[in-house]
Amino acid sequence: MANADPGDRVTLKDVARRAGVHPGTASRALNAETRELVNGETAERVLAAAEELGYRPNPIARGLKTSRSYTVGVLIPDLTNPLFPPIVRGIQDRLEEAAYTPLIVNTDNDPDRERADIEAMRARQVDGLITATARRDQGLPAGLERLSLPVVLVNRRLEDGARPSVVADDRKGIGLAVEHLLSLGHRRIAHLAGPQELSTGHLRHDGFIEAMRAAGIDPDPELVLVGTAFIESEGERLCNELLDRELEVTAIVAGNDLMAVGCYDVFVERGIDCPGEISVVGYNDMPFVGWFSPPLTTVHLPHYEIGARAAGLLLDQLRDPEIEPAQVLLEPELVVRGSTAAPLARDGQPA
Amino acid sequence: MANADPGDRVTLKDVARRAGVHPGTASRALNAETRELVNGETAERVLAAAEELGYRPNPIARGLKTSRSYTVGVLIPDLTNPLFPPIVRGIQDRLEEAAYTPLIVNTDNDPDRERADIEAMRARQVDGLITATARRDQGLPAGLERLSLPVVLVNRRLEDGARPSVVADDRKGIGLAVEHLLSLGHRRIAHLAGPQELSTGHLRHDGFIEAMRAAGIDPDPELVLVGTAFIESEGERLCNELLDRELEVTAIVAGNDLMAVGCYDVFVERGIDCPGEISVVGYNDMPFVGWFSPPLTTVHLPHYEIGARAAGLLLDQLRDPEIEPAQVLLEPELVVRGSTAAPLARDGQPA
DNA sequence: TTGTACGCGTTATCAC
DNA sequence: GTGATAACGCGTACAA
Repeated sequence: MANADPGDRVTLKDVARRAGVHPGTASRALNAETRELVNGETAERVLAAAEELGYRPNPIARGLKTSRSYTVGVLIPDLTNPLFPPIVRGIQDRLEEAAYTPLIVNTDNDPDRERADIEAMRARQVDGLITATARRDQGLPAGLERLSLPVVLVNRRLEDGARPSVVADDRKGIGLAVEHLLSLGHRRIAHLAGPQELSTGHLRHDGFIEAMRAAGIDPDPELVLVGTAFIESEGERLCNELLDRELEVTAIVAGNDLMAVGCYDVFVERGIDCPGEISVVGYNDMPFVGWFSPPLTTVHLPHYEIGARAAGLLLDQLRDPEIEPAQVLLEPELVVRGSTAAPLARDGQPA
Repeated sequence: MANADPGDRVTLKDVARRAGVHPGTASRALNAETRELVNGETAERVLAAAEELGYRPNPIARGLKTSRSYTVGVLIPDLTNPLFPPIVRGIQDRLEEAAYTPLIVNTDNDPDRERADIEAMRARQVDGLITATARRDQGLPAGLERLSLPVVLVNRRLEDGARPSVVADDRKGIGLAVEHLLSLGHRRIAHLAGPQELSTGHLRHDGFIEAMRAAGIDPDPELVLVGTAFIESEGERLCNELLDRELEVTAIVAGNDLMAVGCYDVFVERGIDCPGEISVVGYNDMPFVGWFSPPLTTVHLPHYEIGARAAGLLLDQLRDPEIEPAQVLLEPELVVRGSTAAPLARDGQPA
């Protein structure tokens, strides 16, 4: 009832004293797994005392003893990238159910910083790691390979499947985009790819080539441009480069929504009508792209679920370290809005 | 050079042994404040040993001893609200500089959850709290009033200024919006206000009334509608209600960008041209509102800086608990885009 | 069934 | 200037 003054932390010792038992006994009574070891009546008395005093175990002290912190490191490139908040929220919510606390850091895709962050998390005794960083160059973030720490990968997977991972099916997602454009009648379709060092950039690039081939179209290499980052300015640069080649493209599959926005920039500059003269498909379905002018047709990914599943996999692994590393593949979904339409024929009439 | 196997944590004891000193001495040498107490040469030897072994102090153990966790609780309503990522990023970056770690939780504006979160953070021994939750009903989030824990308020302040706070000047921000519309020639200006229990909703409402009066216009009560949440659907509902009254409004000041988007919805439904027939100003300058149709005129807030300053104030307080609680007021900025224009005269011609 | 004693890694307070 | 020792809060062998 009457809670203790929140100012003074109440410790196990206090509870024990109030219950008239030894701190060791109190510890056993308070811990669910060891509660059977103690007399039911005594246990009740301890629990009551804890309740009355508003006792909360000190995770720091506990962690020191058990070398578990009930803490999970979350590495993301940048929280202000609209991609990540829903993922992180999924992680947070799922972890919270299990009484774990996420420690979130931004790596800005800087390998040194990533390394330092991992060091710091290890120092903080995290029980596991969720990493949404996605460089392809090395197998795992530096310093993680030899580590026995449970790790879940988000947005990428290892070739040997040695670690659990959650990814959206990018190959399929891009396939959806390509098929949509094909069904509208487009044939000269360009791809503005993201950086190939990132697994997402790479996969989408491959997926594009594959989808085109599957439709019996040999993709024109001139129509595939590769950018250095998944950002608006790269989309703009690539789009300009593409249009300068005057290759009669009628549609663009952008590496992500941001790059699609870069295309919008170019269209405005050059007075090109979208989707009248050219169609664009984005990727990710960032918040509010439905409000763009024109509303962006894009591929939706279940970001929240990606995060939640990743957290789930980590919890599984924490529960049973010997568990087989699951590889989760989530389904993308095409969202048709206003940036795609049938191509015009040469004379300016619908083909 | 040759780092230790990351699998085995290297402790202070290891460093001491390698340097041929006692752990206590090693501790003193490693800690900047106590380093003077130890022979320069010895200190160097310890530092070198630490470097060679890749020693990282264990914050858990340190925290147990110092009863500080180097951890800060961050309470926000919802990370997926585009308002918060930049704020959180500012907090993270500033805290990281000082080797503090933020613990971020989403309260969803639920008082019970908020209470539980604060409890959990206290259990985790956070050294301080940054709260971006903004209900006006009580002075501080429940359970915080009597707490001696350092707290910094974001997006709101206490009437007595008893706690440090960082807020943007909402009164001024709304003033900017109103003045902009007035200067375009609008007189019949409506305000779609956010919930008045939130300090931001309240302040903007007051700011609107004030700015209108300052221009010599007594605001028509019929033109001021109050919503129950800062969300799109409320903007839509209020806008419909407003237009149903047929009051010849020519401009709307929305409580935030989301509510402005709700207005866009209504305009599309009713076939109303914005900004031709009606102008709208948002608030916050969320990412990508410049890409909306029409690009949204809105009031920009320095979100990142808000977060960074809040973290800075907390660090100040941590350093010196007796410090005067600073009240930081940050400047908003009007961003004129395409959703505002001069009003039409009754005959459909520019007035 | 319960109490005792020790240790987790670190820092603070003593002596020396 | 440095070493020894205790203590932070908790969990857990071990003894009783």
